[in-house]
Amino acid sequence: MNSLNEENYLKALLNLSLADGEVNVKDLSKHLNIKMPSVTSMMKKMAEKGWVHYESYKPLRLTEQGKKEAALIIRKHRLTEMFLVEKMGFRWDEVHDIAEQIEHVKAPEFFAKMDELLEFPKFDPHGSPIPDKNGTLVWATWVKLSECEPGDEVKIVAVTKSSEEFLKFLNSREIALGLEMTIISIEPFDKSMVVRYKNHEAETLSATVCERLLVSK
Amino acid sequence: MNSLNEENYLKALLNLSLADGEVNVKDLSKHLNIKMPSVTSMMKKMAEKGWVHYESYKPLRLTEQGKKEAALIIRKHRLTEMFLVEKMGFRWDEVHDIAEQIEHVKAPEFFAKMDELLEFPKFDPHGSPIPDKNGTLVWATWVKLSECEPGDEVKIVAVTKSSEEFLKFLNSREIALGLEMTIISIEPFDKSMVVRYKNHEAETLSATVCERLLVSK
DNA sequence: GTAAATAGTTAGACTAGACTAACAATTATT
DNA sequence: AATAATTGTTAGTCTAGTCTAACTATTTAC
Repeated sequence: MNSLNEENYLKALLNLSLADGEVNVKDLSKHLNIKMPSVTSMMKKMAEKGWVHYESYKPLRLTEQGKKEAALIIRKHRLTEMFLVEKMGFRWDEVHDIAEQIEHVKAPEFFAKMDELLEFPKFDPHGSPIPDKNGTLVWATWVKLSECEPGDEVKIVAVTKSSEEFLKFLNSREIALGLEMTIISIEPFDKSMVVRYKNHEAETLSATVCERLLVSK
Repeated sequence: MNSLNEENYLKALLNLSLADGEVNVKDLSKHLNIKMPSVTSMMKKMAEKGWVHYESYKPLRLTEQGKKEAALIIRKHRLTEMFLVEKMGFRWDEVHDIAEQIEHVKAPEFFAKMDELLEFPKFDPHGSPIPDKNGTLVWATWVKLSECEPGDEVKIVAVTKSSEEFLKFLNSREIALGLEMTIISIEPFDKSMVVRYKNHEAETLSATVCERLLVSK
């Protein structure tokens, strides 16, 4: 049985390794808001348990087992987010913190029921894929908005690193999943984009924003 | 902020004090499956925090503050049980353990939403009252089935000390909340009751069972 | 009203998981 | 290549909460 604590480490490890490839102690420490020595000692413990490969001074890597465990927690998190939005009427920017807590609930039948009531969703409210029951997680081959060209017509399919503030920003610009937009121009100086969609004739999106929006063409 | 641990102690204290009047260390120890010395030391800690009145060798009593805190946790538990049954399709005998975990979730908006979706229920699926937002808990003036007389026509309104096994037993006898039954006789020897309801012409209920069923006449 | 049984407490050890301070390895900079 | 900056580790401390063993108070039984 893994403790709440270990679960948080696992999840952070998977999230960070998805985003940046490898994970180092510093990042994990920052992400979890736990000092580095504590992280090191937890990594040793988790290495014993077979969740991570740990070697002094080397980057951290999850084992296959660890990846699976982590994905199953992320599955619970994302199913919960979807349930909160679809069945309870929360907005997409409200659900993260609640799901953060519910994801640690141990009752499999609870999540199975959510899954069923939601008719086995493949994505959460932010467009992130929900790992399957075996802990398999596949990202669709979407591209970042920042990688697109002027003239491209794209559809928003997912949001990465979705903090509450970021989602509220998107709300304020009426940007949501499924929205189609046309790229008008890219400012070479700061890589910000001017885009057109719905009744927004020329909205400017910073590079930071464009980095975090995934689209399909 | 109270820890998960403290929350469990609080809840146990309230539950035991409702059932038996006063709470002693032994009972609490048994109920929580924690050895007596650990309970003693936790009681001292909780006394410092102002949740319990603690004096060596005296029975334990919750303070008003403690009662309120405990009732608010029980509120979360019972709202959750109701939600699981009414909105997610679980049976009344399946929900206790799940609710036991969800009750520790910190997000007030989550429980507020449940409350709203359930249209502000007053009772949980076992007929126990749901404390209000201020932590006020009132038991209706129902009587135990065991206190009724032959000839009485009663309606089951609540189940106390509802373990999963007990609820499954009730299911197997088709006994549910709202059921009306007539008391045919009481066996003086073991206080078991013979009752009639629906298509059950003469069902025998042990004293243990009758103790745990609350009815209105 | 004394002895036995039960309930409660104290003392001290243990674990998980955090922290700080000090040191060591690695990487970056000139 | 030498030094500085960054990253990671070790050692040791702390807190919450558990436990066992030994002792004490209270209650029950004769």
